[in-house]
Amino acid sequence: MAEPGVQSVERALDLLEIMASLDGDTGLSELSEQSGLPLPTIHRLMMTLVGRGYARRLPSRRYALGARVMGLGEAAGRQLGAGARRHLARVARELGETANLAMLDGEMAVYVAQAASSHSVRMFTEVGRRVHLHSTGVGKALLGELPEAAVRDIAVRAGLAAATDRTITDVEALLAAVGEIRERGYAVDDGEQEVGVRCFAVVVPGVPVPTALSVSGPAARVSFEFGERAVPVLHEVAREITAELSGG
Amino acid sequence: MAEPGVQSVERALDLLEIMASLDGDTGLSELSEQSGLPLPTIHRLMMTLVGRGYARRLPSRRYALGARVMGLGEAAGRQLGAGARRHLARVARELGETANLAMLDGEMAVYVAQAASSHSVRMFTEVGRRVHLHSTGVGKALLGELPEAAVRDIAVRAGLAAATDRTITDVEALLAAVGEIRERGYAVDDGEQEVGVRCFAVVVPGVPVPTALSVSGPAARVSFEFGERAVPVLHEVAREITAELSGG
DNA sequence: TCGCGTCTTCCACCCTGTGGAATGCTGGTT
DNA sequence: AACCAGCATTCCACAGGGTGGAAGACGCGA
Repeated sequence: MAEPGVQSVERALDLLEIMASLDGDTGLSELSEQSGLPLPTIHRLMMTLVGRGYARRLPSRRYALGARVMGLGEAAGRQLGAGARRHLARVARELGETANLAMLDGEMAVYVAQAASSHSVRMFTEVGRRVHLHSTGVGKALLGELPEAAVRDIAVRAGLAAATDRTITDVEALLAAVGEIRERGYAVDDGEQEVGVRCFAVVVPGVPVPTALSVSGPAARVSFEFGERAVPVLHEVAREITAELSGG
Repeated sequence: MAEPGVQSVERALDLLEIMASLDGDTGLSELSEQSGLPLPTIHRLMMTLVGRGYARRLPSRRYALGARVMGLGEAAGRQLGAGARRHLARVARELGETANLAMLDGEMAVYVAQAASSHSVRMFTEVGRRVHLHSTGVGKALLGELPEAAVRDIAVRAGLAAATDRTITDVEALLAAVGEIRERGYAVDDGEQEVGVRCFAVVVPGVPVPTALSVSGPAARVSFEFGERAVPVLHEVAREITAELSGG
């Protein structure tokens, strides 16, 4: 490891992430406790973030993430999605169901692009949304990219909350499932995140940040026979996306 | 003024903003030129950002915003919605109808917060739901914030699907309506998204991401006389929300 | 009014970030 | 293949910027 890393920048990012994870307003001393930094240091860093619009100072003298973070987030989404969009559109067109691209973000997955199916009655996911790794197709595919120890670690840190009654909630079962996914080359989410929604997902190989591609839709249409047709398409498009993200 | 500001943090934020504004991949020396910083310094800062997932390093050795920025952005969106809630509650209380806050998200609008009316028989929208811009009050208000070319572009890309038989489905008609909205300072959705539902919407001024505030309800209660009472309230609360999102 | 917890300011130390110069790449050209 | 730009990366000595303990101000509840 031995990352060099500019100390004060890392600390500022820590603070932003703490604010994001607490997901509400945060007191100065609460930040201190979470980050292990002394109060004056945090105060100074927060002044900087507030001055730039990355944090807001509420009338209660507590802090929350600022509007500018959203602007950045949106720009990031455009950049990540821009190159991938036409590939997703191809998946959606060829298979007739919604295509998603997600990236590993800490211990969750974040959707970076989506192409809606032709008969999209409703959006199942939204770009920018973060979902758990153990209960989604893209999440499980991403876990297949990580060493077993990392999977265990994430399971402990993030927990294995049951989104539906089919969600995997046991660490050993999760590891077994992930092993199978790795061998087989694709992941299935069979109503584990949302009742009645099935999803097939594959990894986008050879990109610096673990990334996964999926198709999902109502189980009635997204059958296992559908999966047999979908998986090769996903693999092919995943390779194309690899080329796209690498080319610039 | 004379903000102190932690130098290296400010510089790192500069780099993120430059990457966002160039909206594509960026070379190291391009960053140098834009920021006025020497190359080694940028290199070090970028290593830190990449290490943390806030920037990606493409194989071409160029840089783009990373996935983690999106995650933060989404958290910020939730928090901003939370801050706005009490203002929405005030609108709902004073006007007795459901209040919504929506933000521009690509070529659609996404609801980030809602306060239900007292006699809410039913939820008309859900937080997180994405709706078309041409057929909703908030959507048309948001379009008023964009240059005409962008409106045209969205109309082409997203299409002008008819949600009801009152929906605007013609580009020129949409542009005319948007122009009127811009002049008048508020938008009306008169059963264009859902039959029997009327909605008045205004823009929340001076926030980084285009944002709109609305009240909506059954046309029987949400009459045009109601609108005359509602619009000033919306404008006032919109200004309060601006303050809330900006500084507190 | 008082007291306590939280936030803010101060300042001297010194660690951390800085950036000029030198070296190592890469991919385009003859 | 060999060469040569034009970038990117590493190095390192200097010192300016960041740090955090301590002290002071503030706000809130009693």
